[in-house]
Amino acid sequence: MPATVTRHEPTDAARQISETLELLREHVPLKRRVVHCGERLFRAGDSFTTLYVLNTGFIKLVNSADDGREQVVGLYFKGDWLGFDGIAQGRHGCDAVACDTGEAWSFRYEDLLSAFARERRLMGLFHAAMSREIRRDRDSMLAMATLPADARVADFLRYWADTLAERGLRNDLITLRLTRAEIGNYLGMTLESVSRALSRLSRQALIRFPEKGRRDIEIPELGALRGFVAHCVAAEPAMVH
Amino acid sequence: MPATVTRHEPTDAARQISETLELLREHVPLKRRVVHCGERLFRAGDSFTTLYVLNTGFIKLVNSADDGREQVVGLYFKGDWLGFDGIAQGRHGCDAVACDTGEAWSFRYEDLLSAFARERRLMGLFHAAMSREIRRDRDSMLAMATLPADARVADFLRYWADTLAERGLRNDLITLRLTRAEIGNYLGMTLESVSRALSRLSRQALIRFPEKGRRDIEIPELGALRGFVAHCVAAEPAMVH
DNA sequence: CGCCCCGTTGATCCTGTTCAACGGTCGTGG
DNA sequence: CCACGACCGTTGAACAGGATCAACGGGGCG
Repeated sequence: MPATVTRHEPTDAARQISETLELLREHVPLKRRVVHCGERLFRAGDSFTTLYVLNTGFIKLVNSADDGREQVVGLYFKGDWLGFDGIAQGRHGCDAVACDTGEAWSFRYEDLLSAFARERRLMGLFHAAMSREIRRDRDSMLAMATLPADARVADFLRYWADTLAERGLRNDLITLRLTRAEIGNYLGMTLESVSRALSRLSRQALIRFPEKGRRDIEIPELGALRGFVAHCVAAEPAMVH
Repeated sequence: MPATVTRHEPTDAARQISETLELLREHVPLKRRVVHCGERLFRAGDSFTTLYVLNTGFIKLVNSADDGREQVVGLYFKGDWLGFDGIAQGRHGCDAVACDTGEAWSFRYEDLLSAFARERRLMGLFHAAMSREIRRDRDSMLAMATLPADARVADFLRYWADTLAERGLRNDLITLRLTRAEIGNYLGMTLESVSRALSRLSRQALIRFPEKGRRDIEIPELGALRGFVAHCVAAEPAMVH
């Protein structure tokens, strides 16, 4: 039995995604928009009229408080919806910043609602997507609240690999499109801690850096990463040379 | 002019809630269920068929990982929906534990979908509720990632007070139905830290303990709490060269 | 080249954890 | 009735994990 397989049947989410894209193309007027690295698809405060589905590229969601604190609260890949958090208040709650050139499809919320009346299956998929988002956020919280720094980084890589696998992509080589600072911000720690954690993980051969730039990360054995997280929880010590 | 008014027009969410309850009663078959303190409305892993709206009482949502870590990821009051995170996978993702005797209304998800077809307004409100949930989770993440312990506790009280205000209840006296351990778990810190933080806040007269048990918390001036959080944040930047 | 940004690593410091002790309240049973 | 134990909350002292401060190397680009 291969060990690098996700425990949440990976085909499931993938099928939901492709079915969603298909139904959307068929039933809802669509606009395409190309975003380049650093550009934002929408910003916090923008009035909410449309939702987006990412077709290609990679986007981070940044939440910010009135007092200037800000945090990366989500990372989005092909097939992910963006903009859910604007529905309630009629304006977007976060900035959606492209980390890469990519293409997003936009759908007017009104059009979506009309489509749901005609195509109930699409409505179900829409709800499922929001539901998955909620689930993910809660797993993030759990990680932030309960894992020590190293395990948090390991779990982050595990999550990223699982996400790739869900989409049928190779998940043994991750190309981070985030700086250490961004990762740290996402995980609730400093960039130095991220750097040290990655160094320690690589020292333990749980990951490898094929490139000098250390932006790409190889995961020889995903199960080992998972094990590391569990191990950190079970008993603190060990670890270290 | 009362000064303890929330900055997010409190009437808005309140109106959404009462309108939702009304439409639900009219259009969707409902079952009532009474839960007592400590009982759970549903548990992680239960197959998902129904969603709940809390009519009275107070419920905490507990997320747990395979390895035993668990965290309170949400707190729910009258009018709040419960169970969204089960839609995607067909099973609930968290335990919903009553902290108090209360009554929840349950609606079969299938029935809701049918009602949406007839009553689009209800569908919109449903989406808004999910959207608000996402928003909430993100604000929690932001707080956990960016605030020091004392500010986190202060912000937690601020949030609770705002929630009460949104529902038209008095918000200058909070009756916590959670132990220090539960609060700490929710905020990602230990019970001792929570206790110390509360003691310090009371020493600064930002809160008061009217009762010996220290379970009730009086907030003389909500704005001051908000200010404290902002102040904790502002304490560091500036610094240039 | 000079500058900026990115990543790493070391040294030091501090916040929050851990460990421990103590008081109060409640419910149960001798 | 009171003794007992199970919780809950508070506080102190010691400790440690991660933050902060600082220095350095490398790459891309005006």
